Amino acid sequence: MPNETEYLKHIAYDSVIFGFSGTSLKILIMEYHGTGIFALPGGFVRIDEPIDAAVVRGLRERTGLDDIYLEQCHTFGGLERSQPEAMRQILEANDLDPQDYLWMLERFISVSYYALINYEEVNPTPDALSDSIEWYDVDNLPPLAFMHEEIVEKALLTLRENLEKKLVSSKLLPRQFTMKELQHVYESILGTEIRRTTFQRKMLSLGVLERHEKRYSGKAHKAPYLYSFIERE
Amino acid sequence: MPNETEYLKHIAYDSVIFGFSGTSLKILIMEYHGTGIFALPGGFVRIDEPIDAAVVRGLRERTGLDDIYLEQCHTFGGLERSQPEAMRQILEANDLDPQDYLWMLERFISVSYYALINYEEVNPTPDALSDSIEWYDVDNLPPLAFMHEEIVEKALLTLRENLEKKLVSSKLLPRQFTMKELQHVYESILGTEIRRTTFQRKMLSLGVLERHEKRYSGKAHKAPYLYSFIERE
DNA sequence: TACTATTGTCTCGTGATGTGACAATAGGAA
DNA sequence: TTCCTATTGTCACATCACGAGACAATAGTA
Repeated sequence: MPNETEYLKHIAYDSVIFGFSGTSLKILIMEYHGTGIFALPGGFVRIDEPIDAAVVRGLRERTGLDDIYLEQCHTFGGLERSQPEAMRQILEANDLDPQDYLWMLERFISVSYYALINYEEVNPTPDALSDSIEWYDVDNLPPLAFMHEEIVEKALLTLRENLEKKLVSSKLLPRQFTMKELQHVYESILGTEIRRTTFQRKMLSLGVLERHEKRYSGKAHKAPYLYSFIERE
Repeated sequence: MPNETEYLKHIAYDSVIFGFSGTSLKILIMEYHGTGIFALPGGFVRIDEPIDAAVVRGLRERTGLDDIYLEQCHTFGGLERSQPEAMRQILEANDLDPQDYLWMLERFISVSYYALINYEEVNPTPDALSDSIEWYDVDNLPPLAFMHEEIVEKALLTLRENLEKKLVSSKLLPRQFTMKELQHVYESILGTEIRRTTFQRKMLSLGVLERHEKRYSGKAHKAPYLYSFIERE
């Protein structure tokens, strides 16, 4: 368990881990042991560790992935987000004496990040304090502690802004995908419907897609081509 | 002087305060008493103070303005930005014993903000530790301590992204202004030249400008109209 | 009264985007 | 086999935003 002398007091990070499956955008939510408390996966920063490195460390522990696409979102520095009761509850449910972890009950500043991962490659693993870590549709989340809804909201906004600018979609899809799958990524992030023909024309004109063989789904209609993003260094 | 028990350890903020005058974008830079060290105005966060409030407090002290347009930029959480020697130098130049302010020599995480103010309304005032606080052209800054160049760079990028989205220009100009002045704001933020006719057409088509009487400059040419942004609540 | 620098506006061409049409398929049904 | 349906790839056309240049109107000067 985190120790007082090992971590920076008053500073935490929270990560909004996005994945995409079917037609919907999902994020990973943890549930703490026997408390019914849901929250974003987060953690503390070691005394001599860059914040970014702390986040990468946390992501590796929870997803098994190295080399995750990560972007900082916002830093929440208000007072209203310290919830000592919830924290106490979590500690007690784990048979830890809150008296030994007083620093965890104090005010925290939260630096939030979002991460983009390929849904298929991940096997979420809970940490010491949590029962489970599971995918939830972004528009069907359980109630979150520590005002984490606000963080999710901000992450979604930032993701939307970066959608075209940073080719976000390439990080959320498997290497090869159909145009329709790509369109679903855009639609689920933007929360709007997109006209098929316009979308296809625009994507192709960007010059970042490579076309491969067709994918036969077994359905009674024309088979779509598979595409991949052109690698460039 | 800041006291150890009063402020959160390891957490600071830095503000990039933008102003616009003539044809160039400027920011406020402080120089510490007799050290030749230049840096962005920044400060610490009180134990029970939201970070945003700490920044507003600092801005009020330095500019005399309440109600400043403020936006968070990025949080710098790396290790490379602690410069205990510079900090020691600043303390000693102020006849303070570094032994009494050891917490100020430790690692800091910096939450950066940018502020937009009307250049004409401000009378910059130095704080306890600084000799001067003065306007510098963004593309002609003195060398800055604490890797503050990086913060300025990031603030400029963010400002550019928000230029059209958040009508940034309205915060940098006096209530009434000419189309050419507005164009200079855009050009100095984007760092590029803009075609006059295209710019004028676009601004007018946005429907956010109100036209007033002409301004006679005394120069031998047609007088431009004055405009203001339409207030809306 | 002529001249100059600047401003407000228009036109034209180009490229991106909205919108609908249409032919080409993959498999199922008759 | 032949027809049928859902989906896909592509095109044509209208519309709109924007780059680029042209031009008349104007404030003060010579």
